[in-house]
Order: sequence, then structure tokens, then C-alpha cells
Amino acid sequence: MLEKTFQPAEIEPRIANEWNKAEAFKAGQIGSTAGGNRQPFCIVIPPPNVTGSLHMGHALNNTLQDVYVRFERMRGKDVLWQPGTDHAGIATQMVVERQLAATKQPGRRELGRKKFEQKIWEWKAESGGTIVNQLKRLGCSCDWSRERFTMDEGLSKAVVKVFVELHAKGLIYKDKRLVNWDPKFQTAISDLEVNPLEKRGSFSWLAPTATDAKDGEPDQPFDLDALRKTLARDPSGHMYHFRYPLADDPARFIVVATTRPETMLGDTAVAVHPTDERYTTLVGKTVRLPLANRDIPIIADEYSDPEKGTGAVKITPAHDFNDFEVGRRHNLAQINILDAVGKLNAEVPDAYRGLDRFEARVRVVADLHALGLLAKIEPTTHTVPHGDRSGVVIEPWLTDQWYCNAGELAKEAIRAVEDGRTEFVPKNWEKTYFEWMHNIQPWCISRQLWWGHQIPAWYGPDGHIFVAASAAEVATAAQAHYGKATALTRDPDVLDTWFSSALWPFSTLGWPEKTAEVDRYYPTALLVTGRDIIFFWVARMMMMGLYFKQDVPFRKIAIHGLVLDEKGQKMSKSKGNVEDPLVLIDEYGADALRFTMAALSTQGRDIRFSKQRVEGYRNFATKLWNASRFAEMNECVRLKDFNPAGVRDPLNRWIAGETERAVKSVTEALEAHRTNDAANAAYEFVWGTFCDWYLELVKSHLSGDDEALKDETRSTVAWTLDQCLKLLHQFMPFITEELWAHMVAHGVARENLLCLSSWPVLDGLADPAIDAEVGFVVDLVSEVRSVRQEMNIPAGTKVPLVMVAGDEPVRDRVARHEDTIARLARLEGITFAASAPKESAVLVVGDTTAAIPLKGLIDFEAEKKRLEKEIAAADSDIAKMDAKLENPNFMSRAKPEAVEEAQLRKTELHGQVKRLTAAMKRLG
RNA sequence: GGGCGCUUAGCUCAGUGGUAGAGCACUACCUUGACAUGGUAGGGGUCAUAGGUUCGAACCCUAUAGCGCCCACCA
Repeated sequence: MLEKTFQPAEIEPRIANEWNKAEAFKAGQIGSTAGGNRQPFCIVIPPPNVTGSLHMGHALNNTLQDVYVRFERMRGKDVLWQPGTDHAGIATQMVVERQLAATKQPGRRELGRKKFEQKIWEWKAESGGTIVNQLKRLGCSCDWSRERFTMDEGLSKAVVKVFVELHAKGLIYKDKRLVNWDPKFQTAISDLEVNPLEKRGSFSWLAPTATDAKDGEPDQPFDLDALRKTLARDPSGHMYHFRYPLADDPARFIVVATTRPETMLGDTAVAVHPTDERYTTLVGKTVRLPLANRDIPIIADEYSDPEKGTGAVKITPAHDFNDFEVGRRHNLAQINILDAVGKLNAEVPDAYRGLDRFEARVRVVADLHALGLLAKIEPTTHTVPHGDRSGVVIEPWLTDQWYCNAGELAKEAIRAVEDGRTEFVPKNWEKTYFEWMHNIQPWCISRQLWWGHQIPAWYGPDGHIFVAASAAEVATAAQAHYGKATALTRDPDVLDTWFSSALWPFSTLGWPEKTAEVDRYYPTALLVTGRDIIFFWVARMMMMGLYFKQDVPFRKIAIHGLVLDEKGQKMSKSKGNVEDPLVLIDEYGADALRFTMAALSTQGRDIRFSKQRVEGYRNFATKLWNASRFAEMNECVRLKDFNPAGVRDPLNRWIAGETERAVKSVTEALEAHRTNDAANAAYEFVWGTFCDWYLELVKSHLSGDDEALKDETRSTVAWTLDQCLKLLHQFMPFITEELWAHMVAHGVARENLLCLSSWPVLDGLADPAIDAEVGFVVDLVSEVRSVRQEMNIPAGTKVPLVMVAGDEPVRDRVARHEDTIARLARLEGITFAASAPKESAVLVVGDTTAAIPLKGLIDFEAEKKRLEKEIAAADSDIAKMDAKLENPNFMSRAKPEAVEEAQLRKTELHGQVKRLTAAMKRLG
């Protein structure tokens, strides 16, 4: 016997254990009958960071994947949901360093690379399974026996092979150029890992004699303390205007502006626009760079915008991406003034050496002011690049890095989406993808970290670069190159984590080995991922898959949105608006959380998460539980060879047809990747149709004396409930699996777990005549209930119902369902009469009239009002139909179906009004 | 600056050419032999605004306003 209330926490671990024991999610054994001739369906999981723990984004992403995976598994496909985790270079290195510090162990540098790596592996062995266990709690039906990690031996081999091959083809190369440098982690990061944050300062100051000072502007003292305080709080958000004196005439100045004053120490030119007449005579002259006391040229370059500022711009090739290009064009020196942690280096005058970049900012401004060279400071709004992991201001910094020629690889990746080899769902994300791919920049793939795939490159004594898959191969190459055995040094850098992630769809299947899994499951069927990592991950998998497998990594890409809080804000720890999916699972059950995710996720749009929603779906689970309990109490047992097409009772035939419709809706919605429609269709069927109507309707059968009817109804209830469990399983795997096992036939257990049962395919069960008949019953009951409520007839009072002049079919219908109608509408009996009795409430169902004659119970005023309201509503609809039907254009141009429909509707409405008006008259 | 998207019931959102929907919230009644995590019945919307296309527009087109996101730039 089922408990009265569904307790998720009690069943979830047990069900998970059942699945595990049965190895239910293992992909088909290749070549065996188990999976050999079934159509493969593979999804690779977006590997979560091994340091991660389940957040709402994971909950959404993995719920959706599991919905598709369970659906296809039930449809008989050989499903592989390939799980695994990502080594997450920076994040993991950080976590372990923090842990070392917290436990007072020697730090990373003290340990040295080998020992530190060892520590990370130890950490992974101990804590790396967290997120995987959390995914299991969510119910994810991955083939856990195939779990992979991006640093696994096999995957590392793939990484090395890809690097070596792309290098050999010139698609990976080394270059010295500006990178986004993270001074906190002391590594280069890619463009994508930089977040531009908008900053606005508050400090302003205007030099008394500034060239652009307006008349009457009061002199202002320069308040260094205030500036220092402001900048300590937020170093960005101010524009500083400096006067650079001309070398040959120090009394004359050229004014330049910057938001990063300290970079002026690395200036190597001032640029003006070639056509800017204000400066024509100055081009070719030099200015005396203050503080640094270097002479730098005034050059003409189109980069300078006469409209902006003074039209003259300082050029710092080593610390600004645009200036770098200008510098290349004019052969300017590149003076790098920063070290790896963002302190000023030996390239600057003694006074500034060793200063932090922001301290140097204050000092430069103060010193220029002291020299009378500070024209003004104004607050400005500008975006400042910040590291997405470190949160610190990123510096453009000149270093040697490895790059991948993404532009070249992107070409085929663009074509593959253009010609439909891979399809985005919804399609509009293709535009975002193309936009990015057409403007793709060289991908900086090297990172100055210790945790990751070390780059397979070695340097000879003369700097010659050897790239090969192993130290042995490199030694041979060096021998050949130098003519003798030569010691080489390995490049200490590791690869961007996304480099290995890019190979995920084939590396996890065993590539570069020739495995049966690669042959069978690549290209994968579907990728389910958030819109935020289209660039990071999807684009790069497309490039790598097409290059190394000559085929797309996935046929379809289902993009979903982000999970926001109720106010539409991104969830973040600092805002304190994070919901923890595990807490929600504890509170409401995994099924409720999953259903919420599936129901809220609509075609790539962000979703605002609300706990109330989860609560609602927890209630839904309880509803399903209680419906099962009802079935159990009424001994509704399934029959082995039950045939829904063979039932005779109209109610049973009706629910069979409704089930067919529901199955079709859910199937179609899932096929179209519209999980919200699928979830809603299943919800509406189970609660609205099965529980609210069918179970209520057949209670008469179940408590009646007709044993044959009782038996048929019991087995129909059992069968329908089975279909409900199937329709809900991919959303609510735990409760459905539990109920599936529980609803046994006279102690005979199920042959299969629900997750391995077959998806229903129903046809030919729906019958319009039956729908009309049961529809009539439903409408009649609803109408009576409505009248009762509006007449304020107490719920406990039973009333008589008089059917007015029903024709034969109506009499038949009523006779067949008399008990049911009477029970649901709380009637004391149904009789027939030629006309409605006096002093009765009248209701209309289709073309049938019925009356509730209850002298003394009916509130005549209320009844009048009710009828008036109904007539008014019908009249207004008639007017609408008339307007249409009287419009010659509508009649001649509209589709015939539309015309016919309008006419039908009008006739129906007229009949209704007629009957309602008659009822009014009878009231007097 | 370029791109994408949104504006529908109090709230959160579905709905892509033919009778405006759901969940939650709200109101009234109901502890009816599955379920109060429930049942029954209700109230509530000039579908952002202005034009246009169409027999017909929440839906297609144009413009405007507001909001959000992504990319680029920022002297």
C-alpha cells in the first residue's frame, strides 16, 4: 500500500540504486544484439568543471539532456549519454592552492611543478567526484561506466595529436604580440575570458590655465588626497588630459588624453590624423615625453580621430591593442613597462620602479601636475577589461604565446551550419554563431599555468622549436637537426582548457584510437548547451570535429537560456540570490525540480526561476502519487495483453482516445525540442484529463455491480496510468519508476524497469462519436455545477435535473451515463419533460436544454442575471460572426473552412440564445 | 557603433494569420471513501504605441518608446 503522501527523499536513493544495479544506462554493447542493430543516439555532456558543484545552470542543462536521452532510450535507440568532467585549469589550480594555504602546507612555488601536480591529482581523487554525484542525484541517466576526464591518458593523447598535427599544418604557431594578461593569475587569457565592465569615476579637476578652460572657470586646487582616495576605491573611470611639451619649443604643448596615466611612461609617439590641419606643421617634430624624459615623434596616422579629444593621441604600442598596430605601421619601439604581476619594471625611471600599476597611476598624475602638465581630470564612462575568473583588471601585455589560426578552421565550421549539416535549435542562434565565426580572432591557446596539458614543444639551445608527440621523437628530431644529441627544454606552458574541451565529442569516444564507439556514435545526435558557451565551446568543437573527423560533431544543437532569479538578475553569490538545486531537491524532490526546468525552458530564452513553480510541480507529483493510490485501492491491475482498442465502455474508450492524443502531443513536442510544450501536455493530460475527469467519471463503474464493466474499467485505469508514467518518466524519473514497480499485477513484478520500457505508440483509439458523447457528459456536469454555484445551492444539497425534450440520441446518452452525471453534478435524479418546468434554472449544453426545478432554492434575481450575462456573451459573439459573414470580402476571399466555421458557430450561438431567452421568459 | 531578443491577466510566461491561454496569486463554496501538497466555480487582458499589408493581425511589414543580452570600440 502506498503512503498517503509522496516522500521523494525516501525513494530517490533506492531508485537510483535500482538503475545502477541494472546497468540501465549502459550504452549498447557494440556488435551484440543488445545494441548492434538499434539506431545510435549519442549526447556528450558539457563537462562540468571538476571543481564545480551543481548550480541551477547545470540543473537546467542536464535535465534537458536527460529528457531527450530517456525519451530516445524508451523509443528503442541505442543511447549513449557520455559523461565526464573538465580539468578547468585556472579554477582547479586556484582551489588547490587555496587549500594548501588553508592547511598551512607548502605553496605551489615551494612544491615545484611535479609535486604540485601530484597534489592536484590527490585533490581530484578525493573531491573530484562531487559534481558527478550531484548529477546522479538529479537523476541523470549517463553511462557512468564511460566517465571521462579531460586530463585522462586517452584524452591527453588526443590533445597532443591535435596540437602536433595543427602545428605541422601551420595552423598552430608561436607569435609575439599583445595578449590579455591576468596579473593575478599571471597568465594569458583569451578574449572570451575577458569581461568588459562599465566604470564611471567621480573625480574632476580643471587646471586654472588649461588650454581648453572656459572663461570664468574658477581656479581649482589640485586635491591629491581626494584623487588618491577615489582611485583606491576604483582606479578606473577618469579621463586625464596631459600636456606634452614640444622638444624644440617647451612652451608649446600638444594635449593628449588617457584613462590609464601610467602607460604614458611607455609612450613612443603621439599620433594625429594626416588631414588634421591643426597639427600639419607638427608632424615630424618630436615632443619631450615628461617624466620619462624621452623624445618621441609626432606621427600622422589615420587611427587618430580628429573628433575625439584634442585630435592627438598618445601611442603606447606595448600596452594597447590599437597602439600596437599603429606602432607596427610606423616601426615604433615597444616599451613594456609592466612585469607579470602588474608592477612597473626597469623600463621606467627609478622613481616608479616596483610600483603597483594603480599606485603608479596616482604618482604619474601627481608628478605631471607638479610640473604643470596636467590639464584636467574628468569623470568618464568607459568599459574596463576584467578577468572573468580573477576579477582583476586585465593588462594588454607583450609576450610570446601559442596561437591557433581559428580563422582558417572556422571556414568549414561556417559552411557546415550554412548547408545544414549541423542545425541550431532554435535557428536564430545560427546568426550569433555566424557573426562570431566571421570575425573570429587568432585563438591564444597557451596558459602560464601548471595544471593542464603541457604544450608538446621543446626549445633547442639556439631557440629552435621542436614539436612532437613524445620526448623520444623530439630527441630524434633534435639529433637530426643539430647532428648530435642535444639537450632541449620543454615549453612550460599548458593549453587553454577549452582546447581539450574542443575535442570532447570524439576524444571521449576513444579517438585517436580507432574504436567502435567512434564509428558508431560520431557524429553525435544532439548537443544541449547554454547560449553563453556557443563561442567558448560549440564553435571550437565544430572547428576541431570537422578538421579531424571530417564531419560535424553533432547533427543538432539545442540552445537553452540562462537561469535567472525571480527578478531577472543573474544568480551570483555576491548578490545572494543563488538557489541551490541540491537544497531544492531535498525540499521538493528531484522530479519537481526537473519538471520545473523542463516546463520553464522555452526555445533559447532565459528563464526566471521561481520556487513557487517547483512547489506546484511537487504538488503535481503528489497528485500522480494519489491517483496511483486510488488505482491501487480499487484493484486496478494491469493485464498482460490488455488491448485499449478492445474496450467497450464509452468512458474507457474515451480515455484511450485521450491518451492517444496526449502521447502524440508529447512525442511531437519532444521531437521538436519543445520541452515546455511536452511537459505542459503531459501535465494537462495527467491532472486535467485523467485525474479530474476520467477517474471521477469511472468511480460509478468501480463501485457498481456490473463485474464485467468493473473489470474492464480496472484494467483501463491501470493501462492509462502506465501510459501516464511513461509520458512523465523523462521529466520525473524517480516517482514514475517507483510507481511503475509498485503497480504490479497480483504480485507479478514488471519485466522491465520503466526507463527501459518502450515509449507508447498509439493509433486508432480516438473516436469522434465517443468524444462527442463524453464531451456532452462533461459539459453537462460542468454546466450544472456552474449553475449550482451561482445559485448558491449548498454543496450538500442534491437537486433534480430535467432534460428538456431530448431527442433519442440525447436520451440514450443520458441514460447510459445517468449514475455518473448524477454523482458528479450531485443530482437526486434525471427526468425528461417536453418543456422546462416553471421556476427553474435553465442551462444549455450544445443544442440540449436542461432545467433544475427547485422552488425555494433558486435565487430568481441571480438566475436572471446569470442568463442575461450568458445571452450578452453569446450576442457579442454573434455580432462578431455577423460582421464577418456580412462582409463580402470575407465571403469571397477567406478560406472556405473559415467561412464554414463562422457559419457553424453562428448557428450554434443562435440556438443558444434562443434557448436562453426562452428560459428568461419562463422566469417572468 | 554592430547584432539578437523582449514588451500578452496582479506576477512569471506560452501562444506566428481565423472564438485570447497556462501556472502562481486572488474571490466564493467544499474536510464528498485517492489527493486540503486537494476539489468545484469564478473574477481579471483596447496583446507597448502609431501607421501599413490583409476579407481578417497578439501574430506579417515600417516607425517610435521602453527594457534586456551579446559583440566591437572607448583619447
